[in-house]
Amino acid sequence: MLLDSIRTQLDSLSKSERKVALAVLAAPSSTVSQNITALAKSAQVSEPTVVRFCRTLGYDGWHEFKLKLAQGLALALPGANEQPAPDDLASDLVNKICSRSINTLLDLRNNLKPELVQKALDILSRANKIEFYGQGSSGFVAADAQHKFFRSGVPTVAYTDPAIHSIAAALLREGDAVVAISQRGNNPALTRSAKLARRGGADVIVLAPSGTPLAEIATLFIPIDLVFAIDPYTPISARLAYLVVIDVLAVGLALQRGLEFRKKMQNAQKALQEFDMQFDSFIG
Amino acid sequence: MLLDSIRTQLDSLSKSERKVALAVLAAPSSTVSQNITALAKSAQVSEPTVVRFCRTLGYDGWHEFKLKLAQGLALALPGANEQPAPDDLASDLVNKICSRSINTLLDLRNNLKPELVQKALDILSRANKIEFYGQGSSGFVAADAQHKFFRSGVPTVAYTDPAIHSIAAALLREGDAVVAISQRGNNPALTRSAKLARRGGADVIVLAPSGTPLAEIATLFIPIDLVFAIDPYTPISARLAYLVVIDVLAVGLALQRGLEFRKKMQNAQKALQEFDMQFDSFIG
DNA sequence: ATATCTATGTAGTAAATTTACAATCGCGCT
DNA sequence: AGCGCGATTGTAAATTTACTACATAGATAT
Repeated sequence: MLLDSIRTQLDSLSKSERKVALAVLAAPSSTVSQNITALAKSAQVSEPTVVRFCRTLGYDGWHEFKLKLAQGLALALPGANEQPAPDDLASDLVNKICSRSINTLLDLRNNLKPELVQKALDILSRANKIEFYGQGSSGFVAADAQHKFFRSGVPTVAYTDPAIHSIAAALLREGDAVVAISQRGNNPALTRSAKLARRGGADVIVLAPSGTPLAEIATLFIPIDLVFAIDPYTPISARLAYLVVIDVLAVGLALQRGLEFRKKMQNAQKALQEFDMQFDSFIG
Repeated sequence: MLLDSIRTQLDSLSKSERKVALAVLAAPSSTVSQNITALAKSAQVSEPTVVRFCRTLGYDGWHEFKLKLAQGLALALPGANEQPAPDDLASDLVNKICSRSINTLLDLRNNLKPELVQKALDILSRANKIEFYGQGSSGFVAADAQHKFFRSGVPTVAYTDPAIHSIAAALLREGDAVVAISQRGNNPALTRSAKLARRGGADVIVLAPSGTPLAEIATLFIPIDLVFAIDPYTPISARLAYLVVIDVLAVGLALQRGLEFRKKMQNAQKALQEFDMQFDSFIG
């Protein structure tokens, strides 16, 4: 992207133009919000020099350069470039948390193996019954999964209570499938339920970090390895990765099951809207 | 993204401003390369009207609007907005859904206004009582919020049932705060509850798309403008944005409330781990 | 050492955006 | 229907911003 191109061209620039380049590289995001005067000042050069700099890089002038920089920045991977104003808590927060979440998903995109997804879809599309198990934070993921699958026309169940899902697991048989979700992968109750499910002949798809007890038990293990938050203030962006994986499975299953389900689902959405309308006149 | 936010706000714009909106929607990419005069001409309005249009949308002026539009377009380009086709392999699924989610968050990072976050934090840190309301998909977000805030040492309540939250809202008084979450922004029951809460003197922070009924009622409105899924098969990546915003608020509040809370939270995490251990020996 | 070519800054110019103000339109009220 | 008021839009001036032309300083080579 643009910043890289500046870096490569650094040597071929004149002294003053290099000053401009360095100023831009030092604070790309504030560059886009500044005008040419401010940049000239922070680079300690004159304004025409900034214009010449833009031309040297191949742009028409400051305007075009700034626009392209803004676009590049919108796509840019975080961390490398920006340095948020340290005294501004809110903007710092927004930046850091968004960036971290984005990184998590970039990481997921690079590491999530499609063939595992395909296998999971195969299992799920064959299954008579699908159950999601998860506790704590992963309980929300399980509940979310149930909701998404339901909306995709696939009725499922989600259990978030250890006592309950161990009972449910004991009742499973061949042809059933469990999706066990754990962000730590070492939840003993969940592990136990997964074992029970397998004993009954059910398939167990595990979403968890590698090398964890749960991973061992799985029929199909989908590793989700992300830096786990050490600092308690770190947002739980890992959960986003799980949600996205669930999304992938829900959409994939819906696509695989074909058109009939698509229709079912549209009807469901329609029903919801109609309900809203009625509710409107009822309450409003 | 920005174009969608324009679309949703079309109704609330004045006649001339709507002309501008339509001109922008008709040719977004040429808009970014034009100046205000050209756009004014192609929309058949005067230049100040264009400026006013930008302001109405919440931007400082033409420059900022143009910049954000350029950024939005940059994000929209890289194929991430295509719908996953039925003949897609798993790898395409993974790619597309991840990419789309990433774009959603990139967009969020670009558009979430830190000053609004700061204001929200101010309100929340002053509040005696914090309640989250959300229905349907947003119900999960509300529940998630309650969970995160709880973990940050801030006890809150989440209501996901329309009948319940309207009762709860009626009981609120000055000094209390509600966070109303809606991905459509037009949920009548939620709107009603928000009104009730305000009537009682409580602050209402709204997370919803711009130009929606809920936005009107808010004490503090935090716009979340993202492509809303028309096709039911589109993954609900918009929800990720809401979750991240909640994350920002939870972490921000925890930071703002200071060290004592930080300790509380560490203790909570510790307690959880210890519980896991006990549970381990108990069940395993 | 000087001429020349390049690099940079100064000052002025042109353009574009924004503000202030005036005219117009539409709506409600008597 | 007529009148007044607020909102909406346009006009024209003001201000900010980017760019150009020119001058000067610095470097390089003869």
